[in-house]
This record gives sequence, C-alpha cells and structure tokens, in this order.
Amino acid sequence: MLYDQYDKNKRYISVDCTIFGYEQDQLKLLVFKRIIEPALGEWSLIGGWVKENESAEEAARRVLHFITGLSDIYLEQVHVFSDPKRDPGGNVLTVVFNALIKVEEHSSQLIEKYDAKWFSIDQVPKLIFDHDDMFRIAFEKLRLKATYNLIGRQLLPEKFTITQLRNLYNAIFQKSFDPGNFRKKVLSLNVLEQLEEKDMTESKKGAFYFKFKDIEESNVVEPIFRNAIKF
Amino acid sequence: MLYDQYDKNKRYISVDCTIFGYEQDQLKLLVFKRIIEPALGEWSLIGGWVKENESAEEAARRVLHFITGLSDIYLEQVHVFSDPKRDPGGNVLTVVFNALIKVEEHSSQLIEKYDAKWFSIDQVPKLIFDHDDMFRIAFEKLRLKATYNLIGRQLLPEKFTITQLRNLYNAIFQKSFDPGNFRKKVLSLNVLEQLEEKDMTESKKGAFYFKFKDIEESNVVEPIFRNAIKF
DNA sequence: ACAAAAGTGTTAGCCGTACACCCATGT
DNA sequence: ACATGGGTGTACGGCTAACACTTTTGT
Repeated sequence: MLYDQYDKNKRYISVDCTIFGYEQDQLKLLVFKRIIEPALGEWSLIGGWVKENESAEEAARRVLHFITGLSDIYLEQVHVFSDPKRDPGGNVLTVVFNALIKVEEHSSQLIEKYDAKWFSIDQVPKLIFDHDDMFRIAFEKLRLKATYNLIGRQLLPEKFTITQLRNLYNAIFQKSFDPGNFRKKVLSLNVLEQLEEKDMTESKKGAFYFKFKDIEESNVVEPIFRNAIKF
Repeated sequence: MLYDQYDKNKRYISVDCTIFGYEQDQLKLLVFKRIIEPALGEWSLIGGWVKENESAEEAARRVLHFITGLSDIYLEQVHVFSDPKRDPGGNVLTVVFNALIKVEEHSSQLIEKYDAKWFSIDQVPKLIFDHDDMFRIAFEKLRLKATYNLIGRQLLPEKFTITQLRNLYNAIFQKSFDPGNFRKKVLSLNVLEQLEEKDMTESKKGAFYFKFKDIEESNVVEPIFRNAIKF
C-alpha cells in the first residue's frame, strides 16, 4: 500500500477484511494500526491489493494467511465500496469480506508484529476513511447470518459447551438468551453432536462438550432466532 | 464494450444489472442480445464500464437510464465477480446490481432499439459467461428481501389491489398464497394505504386500490412470510 | 447442606394455516 | 339466480417465551 506509487489516473482494486473472533465471552474485531501515510498510527481494517491474476476472494485469503498464519478461513463477501473519493490517497475500489476465525488457532506473534489488536465489538475505536461503515455493514451481515444459520463452527473451538455457544449468541445480539430454551432450540436443529467428554471448569456438575456435525452448512431460510434483533 | 481495445495487462471494472419487472402476473428479467463479439447474438445481462470518476452505483444508474429512460431506479448491490478468467474477452471485475422497475413506465422504444426482451423468471434462456450465476444469486437475493420486506413499491404501479400484490408474491415464490391470510398479513404490516377508488376490471364486486405509504422502507428483520421458501 | 451451573418439564399465548363463509355485482 | 373474485371469521396446531423444577458435585 505505497501511496507514493499511486497513479492518479488509475483505479486500484483492493480488499478489506473484517476479521471476527470470539474470546473470553466476547465477540471481537481485529483492527490494525496503520504503519504508513496517510492516517499513520490510526486504526483500520486490514487490506491489500488485488493482483491482476487473482480474484478478490483469493486476495482476501492471501492477506488473511499473511496476517494470521491460517489457511481455510471462512470468507463471505459483504459489500463493495467504490466511491472514487472514498480513499484520500487515491482512487481505490475495495471489496469487503467477513472473515471468521478461531482466535486460539491464529498466530499471535504475527498479530503483534503487525500492530494489530482485538477489540470487543462494542468498543471498536474510530477507524479510518469509510472503515466504520464497512464494520457496521459487516456486523449487520453477520447478525443476519446468525439469525438464519447456527454459526459458531468457524468461531468456537472444535469442542464447546452449549453455554459457550449461547454466550457467543449473547455477544452477537447483545442480549441474554434463556438457557433452557436456547439449548432446546439449537439441539432441535440437529447439527450438533454430543461428545462423551465434559467440561468441568465452568460448573461443579460439568457440561457435555458438543461439536458441529461433519456436514456442509445447510442453508436455513426460516430464522433460528426470530426475536434476536429487537427494535 | 469494445474488446479490441482491451489491454491484456489491465483489469477492467464493470457493472452488470439484473433488471426485474412485473407484468401480466409474471416476474420477469430483462435480457439483451449481444451486438458485439465475443458471444455475439447470445443473451446476456446489460452492463457497462465503470468510469474512473464514478462509483459502481453511479455507473449502474447511468446504464439503467440509458437503457430504460428511467432515473431513480431502485438499486441494490448483489455480488462481485472477480475471477480473472470469468470474461473470455479480458480481465474484468464486475459488480452486479439488482434493479427493480415498473414495466409500464420504462421506454419500450429503447428496449427494442437495444434488442432486449423480457423473460419470465422461469423461462430465462442460457446467458453468456457467468451471467447465469449472476441471475441465480440475484434472484435468491430478491427472494430473501421479499421474505423480510414487503416489496412491490418499485415493481407495481402506484395504485394496485391486494390481489395484484399477492400475484407478485406468487410469482416470486412460485407458490399460491392463501388470499385471506395474505391479505390479513400484509395489512397488519401497516405500510399500505387504502384508496377510495376500486378496480372494477378483475371482478364484479371490485377491489379497492392500495398504495404504499409515503414512508421510508422499514428494515424489518422478522420475516413477513416465514414459509415462503420450502425445501 | 449449600451454591451454582446443567439440564428438563410445563404452561400460556401468539401466530400461521386451512378453510368455511358472507359480500357485491355484472351477466 | 348464480357465478366470481373480494373480503371476513374461526378453529386447530405448532412454536416460543417465561419460568419452575430437578440434577450433579465441589466446597
């Protein structure tokens, strides 16, 4: 992203990634301290140029691997931002991607190296340019997805308790789901598999671990949680 | 779209429009017979280059105005297609937009001039390149929108009967909604306003015309028609 | 014994669906 | 009078939300 090399008469193509993770009962966004002008030192999403021989998806994967050390990251297109004046440094069209990662698997050395920081979703600082809009739209898209699909496969560890899953949903929708009803609902979807093992750290009784069944995501159209988003 | 002028080392940016209209109880897509190589004479979506000083949305608006004679067309981003090999003529990234128009208002002279034709949604012919995918994704997006929002404002005439609105939904979801239940549901949403006038052409008794209230779209999150899409 | 989280059971109310039924009017 | 689409009423069933209740086990 070297702005001195900008050709003012060209339109550049880039990707920006809204990287979501789940840690300590909090849904978090990974943001980066810019190391170049303009806006040096300010917070931004991570991005990169789309090379001429790759798709936007491939570019996003490349950037994400570079930053987290992970391959096979879950990716979803969010929106295109193409106002010629959106980036004060030049004429840049950018495709925004939602990326969901398991925080415990990514490389924290790399994160530190690139001056990145996880922020709780309700404490994300002011971001550069139109990155605030990107984050807002990306988060809305994630919430919409979470109402229709049981998400967590890409955010939670391999094995997790129903309570952990519920806490994820609590974090996403900023509300407190009823433990009993939540349990019955998610189990009725028939996408989780109960393991033998129990998690003994959170309660005396212990809670069974579950994992997502090894089937492709079903495209649920009826909402799972109808009243998650209130007005 | 002059392919001879392609620079093979450049990536071009274009928009393609999935133009939906509603006519004779049918949801239709406007497709175009290509007048240039490659794929001359085959059917495609209408598109155009994004100029360096405009956004993708502005380009789509410009194209749509050029084709239909209409301004203020309802537009919604659908998806970006950016595989460098997607267009055999060159390296073209394209942003696809859903456009909803009132068929009776657009210029049919222009349509004819550009060799365009309305096809019922279930009779759309094979389209060039990846335009089939574009149409599929665009239609899915429209259906999803129709489950969450009462659409019709951009597709129906100013005044319309509940039966017309129901026929639109029948067309979108390829099913037959119960007349009584449909009526009660849409009226309960409180976005329609009953007019004095009646339509006497469809029945002896006559049916009251309605219009959409002059308020901005509400972003409904709870689905209007939960079971519209069946599996 | 008690606390605290896990997990089950129960009930009341809402909403969607199916369908019966009345209404208005041109032929 | 009757056929036809417009419009209303009703009853059943499934789902959700609220919450009471039981289970398990470390302290």
